[in-house]
Amino acid sequence: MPNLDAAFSALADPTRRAILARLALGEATVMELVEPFEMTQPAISRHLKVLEGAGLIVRRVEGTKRPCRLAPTAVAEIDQWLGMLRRALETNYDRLDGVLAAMKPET
Amino acid sequence: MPNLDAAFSALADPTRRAILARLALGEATVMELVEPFEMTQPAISRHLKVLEGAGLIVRRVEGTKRPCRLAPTAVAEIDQWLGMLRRALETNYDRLDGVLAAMKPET
DNA sequence: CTGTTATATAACCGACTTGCTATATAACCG
DNA sequence: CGGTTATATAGCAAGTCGGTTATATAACAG
Repeated sequence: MPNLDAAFSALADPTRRAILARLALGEATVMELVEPFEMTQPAISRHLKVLEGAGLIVRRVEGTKRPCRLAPTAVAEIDQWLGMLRRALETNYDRLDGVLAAMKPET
Repeated sequence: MPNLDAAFSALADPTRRAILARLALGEATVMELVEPFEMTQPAISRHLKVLEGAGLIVRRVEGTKRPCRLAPTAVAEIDQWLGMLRRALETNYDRLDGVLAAMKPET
């Protein structure tokens, strides 16, 4: 049971999604991530902490810098959970006609 | 540009994910959804409002009842966005050896 | 019409979020 | 050593969230 709360709630913020989109292009340091956003460095640092806590990014130490890159674990967890919804939607769609037909006469 | 904020933040709550999991088994009324959770009916009603606003469920009117079922739209939007991360993770994984090799000699 | 059932809404409260500024830490440059 | 650069942390204010209780609405049962 992984931390879906943390993962989904990390993704709920547009700034954090933008950071991830930026990291999808490749590793970046904190200051590189601060630059494109109109936001202070502490704010970005905290967003990164949230993303790291959710398992969406990892950081290494490189002198003074802390380059970040995407981590695969959280995305896999989310995919797995969403799979449940996807399957349900597919089968419900298949059954939809039958379900509706069975319902109307009963009301 | 759909409402990814609403969708992800709706999924960030464990009660709401549990509701969706229940709806994956099939349509349910509000009271049917209240029952398994140790929570008052107004609380569930608000969760449903959030899920509906995020496009994760739809409701019909059936007399006094408002049966809910899963909606496909938000899941599709999320999938699409996550696809970007998935692709990035795949390609980054492919490049990982090269990236690391190129990095070490430079530090 | 009356009472009950299903659901929604309002008002409130404590906890958390997200931005800010100011400051700490720690590595690097000369 | 001292100054600059990269990042983290602390403390604060405004806003949001997620629960509660109390109440409204609206259909249904008799």
